[in-house]
Amino acid sequence: MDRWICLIDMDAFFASVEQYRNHPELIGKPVCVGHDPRGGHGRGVVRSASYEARAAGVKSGMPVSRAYWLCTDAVFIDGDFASYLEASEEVMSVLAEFADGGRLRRASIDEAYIEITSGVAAYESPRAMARAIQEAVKAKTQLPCSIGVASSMSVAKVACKMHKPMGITVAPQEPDEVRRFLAPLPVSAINGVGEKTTMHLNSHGIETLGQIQAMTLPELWPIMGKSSVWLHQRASGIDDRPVIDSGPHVRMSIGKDRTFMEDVDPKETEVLRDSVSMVCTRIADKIASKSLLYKTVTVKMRYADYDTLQRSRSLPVATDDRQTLTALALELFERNRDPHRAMRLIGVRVSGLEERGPQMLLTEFV
DNA sequence: TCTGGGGTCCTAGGACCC
DNA sequence: TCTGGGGTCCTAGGACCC
Repeated sequence: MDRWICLIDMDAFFASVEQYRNHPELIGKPVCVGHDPRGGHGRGVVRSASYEARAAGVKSGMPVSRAYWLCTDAVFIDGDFASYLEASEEVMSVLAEFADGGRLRRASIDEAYIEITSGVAAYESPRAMARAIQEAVKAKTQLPCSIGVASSMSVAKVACKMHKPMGITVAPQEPDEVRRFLAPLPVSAINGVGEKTTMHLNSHGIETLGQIQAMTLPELWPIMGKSSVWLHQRASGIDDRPVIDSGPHVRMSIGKDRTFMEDVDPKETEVLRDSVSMVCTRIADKIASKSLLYKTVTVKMRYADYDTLQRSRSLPVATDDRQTLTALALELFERNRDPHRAMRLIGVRVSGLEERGPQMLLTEFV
C-alpha cells in the first residue's frame, strides 16, 4: 500500500516572522536576522535571510560582515526568539490537524514530518492536500512554507528542498521511480551528508546519488565504513522509519557560548575568568528556571586561529548548585587553556540533565 | 569576508564491574 | 595462575543541522 509522508519546512523562518508578524513594514525588503554587522566589522553570521536578501547573494550561515557588503540596504535584526517559538507553536498546531492521528514529528523549530496516508483520501491528490496544508499555514500564521511529499521521511526531506519558497514537490511512490528521482542529485542532498562527507565522497569520484545506487556494499565499505549501509539506503530512497510523534521535547544539554568582540590576550586572565563566570551564571539561571539538575560540565575554548577544544568533568551525583558549576568550569578552563594563545570564544555546557525531584536535605543521610 | 549560538548524535578508547 | 566477554560510564572529538 502507498505511504504518504509530508515534510513541511518554513521558508526563511526567522526572517519571515520578522516580516509578516513582527514588522510588516519590512515586507518586500531585504531582512537579515543576525548581529549588527557594525559597518562590516561585526562578528557573527546571518541566522536567517529573507528572499529579498538572498537575491543579493546573502545566505544563512554567512558572516554578517560579508552580508553587509553584499546587500548594503539590508535591515539587520538581532532577533526575538520568543516570537519565533510562539510562531512555531501555531504552525505545529495547524499541521497536527492534517496529520493521521494528529501525530507529528518535529524536526526543528521550523520543520515537521506528518503522515497523511489516511488523510489523503479526502483530497484529489497528495499534491492537492499539500496545497491545502500550505494555504492553512499561511492563513493562520501569515507565514510561507514549502512541502515535500513522498513515501518516506528521507525522500520527503530531499523533495522539499527542490522547490522553495512556497513550493510543493511530490516524489514518486514506486521504488524504481524513487531511485531515478534521486539519481541525478548531488550526494549532499541527503540529510546527514555534510561538507566533510561530501568532500570525502567527491575525492573518490562519487558525486551523485545515482553513483551510490550503482555501487555494491562491498564497494562502498572501504570508503564509508560503518556508514555505508545507511548511506546506500538513503541514496536509494529506502527508509522505513515510521513517523513517530516526537512528544514533549526532552532537553539533553544546555549551553552558552560567548564570542569576544575582539580576540582576548591570554594575559587578560580576569577578563577570561569573568566571562566564564558570566556564562555559568546564565546557565545556572536557566537550570533553576526549568527545575533541572546537571551532572556533567563541559568547557569549550576556541583560540584566535579557530582551533577549538573541549574538556569535561562529571560529578558523582547530579546537582543544581551554582557555585559548583562556576568552580568546575573555571578549573577546567585554567587547567586546559594554552596561556600563550589569544582566545576567540569561551563556552560552557551542562549535560546529563535530570528533573529535580522533591528536595532532599543532606542531613537526611547523616 | 572569516567562520554564531543553539543543539544532537556517533565513535572510540579506557576504566571498572560482573 | 591465567584470563573471556559483555555492559556501562566517562571523556574527547568530530560531524552535522537549523
